[in-house]
Amino acid sequence: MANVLVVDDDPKLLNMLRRTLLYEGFHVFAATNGNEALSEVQAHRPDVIVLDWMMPGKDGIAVMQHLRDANDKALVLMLTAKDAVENRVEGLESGADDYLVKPFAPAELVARIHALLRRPGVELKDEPLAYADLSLDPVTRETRRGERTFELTSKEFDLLRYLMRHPRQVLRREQILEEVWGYDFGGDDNVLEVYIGYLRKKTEAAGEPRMIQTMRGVGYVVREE
Amino acid sequence: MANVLVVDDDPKLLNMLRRTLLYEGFHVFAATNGNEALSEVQAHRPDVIVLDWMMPGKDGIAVMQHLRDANDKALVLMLTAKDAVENRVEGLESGADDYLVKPFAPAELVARIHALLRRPGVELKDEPLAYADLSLDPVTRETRRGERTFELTSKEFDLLRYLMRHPRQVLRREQILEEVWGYDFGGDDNVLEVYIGYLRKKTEAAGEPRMIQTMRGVGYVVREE
DNA sequence: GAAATGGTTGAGAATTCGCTGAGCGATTCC
DNA sequence: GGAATCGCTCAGCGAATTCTCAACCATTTC
Repeated sequence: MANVLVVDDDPKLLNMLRRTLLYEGFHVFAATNGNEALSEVQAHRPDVIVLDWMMPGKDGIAVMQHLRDANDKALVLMLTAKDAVENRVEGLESGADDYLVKPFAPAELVARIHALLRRPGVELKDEPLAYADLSLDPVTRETRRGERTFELTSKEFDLLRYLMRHPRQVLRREQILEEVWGYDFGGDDNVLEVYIGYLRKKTEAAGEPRMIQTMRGVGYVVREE
Repeated sequence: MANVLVVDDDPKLLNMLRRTLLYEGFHVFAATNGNEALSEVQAHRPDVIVLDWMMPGKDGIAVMQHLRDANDKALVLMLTAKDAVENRVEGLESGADDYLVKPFAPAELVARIHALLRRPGVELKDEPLAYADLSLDPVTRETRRGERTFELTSKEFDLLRYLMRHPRQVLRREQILEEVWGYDFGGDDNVLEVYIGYLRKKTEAAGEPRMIQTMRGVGYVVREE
């Protein structure tokens, strides 16, 4: 299911939207301001961004322009308090894909998101991933190191896919746990380490150099050394 | 494999596209202008039409409108030289299913075509399906493994047909249930497993190697191992 | 250089997942 | 009407997977 990022400075509304979308089966992330939004985009690569127009600091337009400059393909659904035509025009010109005027019914939002995802050309992100001689195809679930293919279990696959979606980017432990395991509690749990171990064993089975590097005290990265 | 018609007035580009798509295993037809395109459509009933926007005489839009008037269900992928927003909008409104801006990488075109074909509701014409020594003819309902033919019940047939329409592609359990049984609830139901069992029994009755592989925690694939 | 912190590893327990055989009701065929 | 076929449910087994735990390294801090 699609990843959706919701951005609004009103925590109440934000929480309501989050729950609605979660209930609909989306993978939901949230942010309360523009900068937070951009870092969430970095971290989770959402397919759809529900973006409030008016926010203190970096507003919706600014966030969107930033995204378009970075050539991010996420679909943007703008939320605006007033129905002013000039806003609408300005918004669409700056690259929003759809519009919703507050107040709106949650069901309306859900319908609009589904409509966006149904648009031609919209593909949930499952393109083959590759970095150096490591590659992974989400469609066939084939994983290979150079010429050698290897098998992964489902958790291992999810983890490697997440890592490879962000090559050369250091991912924090909590970030990975949140994304792959869906939780985040600070418990003394070492599942992640164990699974990194599994992946290394399989990706280096023929004596290849290490691709999953440890960033002590922080997390892990996929990177050639 | 799908029939693809490529239409472009530049013979060089046309030839390049033809080869790329042939190499990908598509059945390819070509036309250099609008009228030729329409007669190719008549002759070969393509599943996908790659259509240049700008052509002397009958241009892409005209061809497409003609098709839509004739209620042709072919998927149309428009090629356009400029990224102009108004073009994009006009094109989508007149019924194109996807867009590609020139210049593009051949791999991009291939990916887009695959994406179109993967859309829900898109069904290739009833061509015989084959993968390795497994084959299935939707018209005669004949199924065979090498020289040996075998019988399937109607549900079994539907399931195998669906699997074989997406060879090497891992299909998730829910996807299969949705497509073949028409439902999707998360109930603890094991019809699918049972039917996979039936299919395996029949496709491997003479001791042939397994063709329907289990992807634990995900679903199934038709693939040689 | 000892202690503390953080990461790696192996063993195995707990859990989940998929496969199979038995069987039940509905429909079709004889 | 009885037999065969079909689509399906269910329970139990076995195996793959996920996770926990504890011992063991490695690096940093004091």
